[in-house]
Amino acid sequence: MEIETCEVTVIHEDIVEKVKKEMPNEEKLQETAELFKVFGDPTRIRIICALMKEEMCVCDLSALLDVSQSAVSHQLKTLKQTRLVKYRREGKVIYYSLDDNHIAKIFEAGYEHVCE
Amino acid sequence: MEIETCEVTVIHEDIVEKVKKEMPNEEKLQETAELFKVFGDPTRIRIICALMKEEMCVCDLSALLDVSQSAVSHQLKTLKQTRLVKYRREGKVIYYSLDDNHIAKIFEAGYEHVCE
DNA sequence: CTTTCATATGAACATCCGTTCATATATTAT
DNA sequence: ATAATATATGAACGGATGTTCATATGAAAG
Repeated sequence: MEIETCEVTVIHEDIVEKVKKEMPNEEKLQETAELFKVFGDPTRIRIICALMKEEMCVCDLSALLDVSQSAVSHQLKTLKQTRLVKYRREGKVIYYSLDDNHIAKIFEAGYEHVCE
Repeated sequence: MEIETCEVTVIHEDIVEKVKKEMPNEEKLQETAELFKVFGDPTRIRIICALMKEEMCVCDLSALLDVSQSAVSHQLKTLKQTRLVKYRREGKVIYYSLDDNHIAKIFEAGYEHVCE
């Protein structure tokens, strides 16, 4: 494993060094990108948005958003894996809700920006 | 243009109707997803993160992040189009910076969540 | 006006990702 | 047990997306 710094023009080496020191942990940045990527799909953000209002089961989400049960289920899997939603079973029905209210905060930060 | 509501099982019609009324404008939701999608790429979020610290030119970003000049330039184009960054020219050099400090707020909301 | 340097851009390619379709699992009712 | 219902899941397909490579643009210097 070698690092090659080949042929890169740097105009302001001082700035580059300064910012490099101030940059957050690389791994955390990757995780942050992963998190935002989950918010970056129309179906998923609609699910998140719906769950901000009410705990809901899969078929109701499917009907509300006009997306197939399978598609909703696949996206809920993603949301589960990234710990954005939690769920509870009640007989055959599984109810999903947001994992914590920080999720809503992130949504709102983006939504507000869109609304200017 | 016809809407077909075919074969969808709805368990809690009241909840579905209530949430449907409370859901934000569909177009705004799409835009919000678009916004988060831009934040959802490792290279782009690193650019955003760097520009939170300092205004920077393309080649310095390229060196800082160890990404080709072309790749940085392509991503800056995306960031320009979504109005996340602005730029100013000074001779041959073009300096990029965050368009407004609301951008940093969005980043921080996500970053904080990752850091627990 | 030609060269050099910083940046932009288009095409091509590979990878990723969301949906669909078919089917599996799990729980309740008969 | 068997049927019915709610949800999950794997494979496959098509479209989106990020990088690379080659090249273009635009500004300053010689």
